[in-house]
Amino acid sequence: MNNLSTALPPVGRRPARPRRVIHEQLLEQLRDLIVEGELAGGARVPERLLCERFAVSRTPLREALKALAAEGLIELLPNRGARVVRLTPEAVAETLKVIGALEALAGQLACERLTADELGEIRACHFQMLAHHARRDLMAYFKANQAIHQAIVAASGNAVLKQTYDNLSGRIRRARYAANLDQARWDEAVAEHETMLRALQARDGERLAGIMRLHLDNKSYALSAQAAGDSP
Amino acid sequence: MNNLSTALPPVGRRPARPRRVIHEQLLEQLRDLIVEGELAGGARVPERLLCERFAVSRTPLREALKALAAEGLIELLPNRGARVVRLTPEAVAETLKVIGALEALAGQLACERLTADELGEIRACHFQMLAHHARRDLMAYFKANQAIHQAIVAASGNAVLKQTYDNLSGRIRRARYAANLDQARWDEAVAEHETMLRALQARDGERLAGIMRLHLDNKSYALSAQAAGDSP
DNA sequence: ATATTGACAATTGCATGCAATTTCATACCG
DNA sequence: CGGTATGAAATTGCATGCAATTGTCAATAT
Repeated sequence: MNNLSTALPPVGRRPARPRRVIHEQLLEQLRDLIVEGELAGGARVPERLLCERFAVSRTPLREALKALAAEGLIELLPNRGARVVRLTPEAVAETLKVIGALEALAGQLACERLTADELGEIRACHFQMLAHHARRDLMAYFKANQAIHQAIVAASGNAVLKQTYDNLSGRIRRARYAANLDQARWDEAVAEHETMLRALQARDGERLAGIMRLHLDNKSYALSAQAAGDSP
Repeated sequence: MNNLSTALPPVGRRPARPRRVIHEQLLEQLRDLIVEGELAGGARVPERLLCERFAVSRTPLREALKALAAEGLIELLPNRGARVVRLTPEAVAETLKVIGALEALAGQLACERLTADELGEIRACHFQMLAHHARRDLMAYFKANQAIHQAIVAASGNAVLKQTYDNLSGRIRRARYAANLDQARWDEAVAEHETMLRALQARDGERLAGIMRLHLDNKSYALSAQAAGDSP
């Protein structure tokens, strides 16, 4: 049907990431579809339709689906297709608990290994986040916020920790995507970030770990309170 | 070539888990191959060979491979096949750090939610483990030990935690598989388990969390010390 | 009117075939 | 003799086709 994929590369050679492997591209695109909510929780994942949409055959699509299932984003029902895992408030709370433990560990490790450059980058993100908070730019705030947490995890120097964190973080990102913060909680979160940065600068791992756990617990509480008001 | 798969089911109906989906069976079998060391770390994963061995075509095998890659057991090199992820001492140490944090959280949660039945089961496993330790039956000890840790994680009541724990645990199981404990470390580990059980019975979550972190840190240290003597 | 059965349509699971890339060996050149 | 080009064989990636299962709906029976 289509072998025009070979029509793309001859333009310019990119030795770094050719990314010509279709099932990997599909993996990312499908992830986006789920995170952005186009494939909502509980929705079926129709192979045929997605094949037509992305103009690929079922083989690479099915391979991407298996990977998504292993990541926990979808579930495979034998002979009955795939469904996007429904993000219940309980599942989100459970995930945030685990993420809290991971971030606590990350904070502790980061305090031991943090370089000046890494700290500087985190400080930069922090103040950028403060700016977005001052302007009430929620989306930009989210991005800066996420960047800080990811930077701390990365600064832990533990690749397994980072991978696990990214996976769990990705699972609930779609919930956070649609989450509108309460103004009071927003201010509180920013205050918590202030104490986080202080603990990090003081290299106080124990304290930072405690703060991050608390920070995540509070986020979980705020989310569940919001969920209670959503669809009763 | 082969459509004898349809010759198996008509005997008896098992409504629970027919498990007739080949790519899932393959997933388990390939996991076993890796854990048991037949596919050692760094080894290539030849599609054709495995297809012949399991008498299936490449399609379901490749699907299983994608899932294994998402689980972190193998890595996919575009156009160059798959390799079993090499378990360096550093990677094991990193994984144990994360597992330690997860078990600490599990212990804390378990202390809050533990039922009498669950505690009883853990106690039973504990004493069984003591028996195996007394008889110096390393393999049986490992199994009882693993059962205790899994039971504590399960008692946390956090499905995400359990899934994450199982994944990471599975990645390094093959390392533990070949690990021969030092006698002194073995005795020490058993002593740590005594304190774990006491903390669990006292519902002292903070204390249990600390013990489990320490327990894993010690295991990590023992493993790295052994690895240093392995292949210089 | 509801429940059961039957057939048909749609979807899933797997095997196979072909194009493209990599790999290995051999020959060639410096 | 070391390094590089060149070809074929092997391997990977993807598309397609077919068997099998599931879902749907209408006809019949209760």
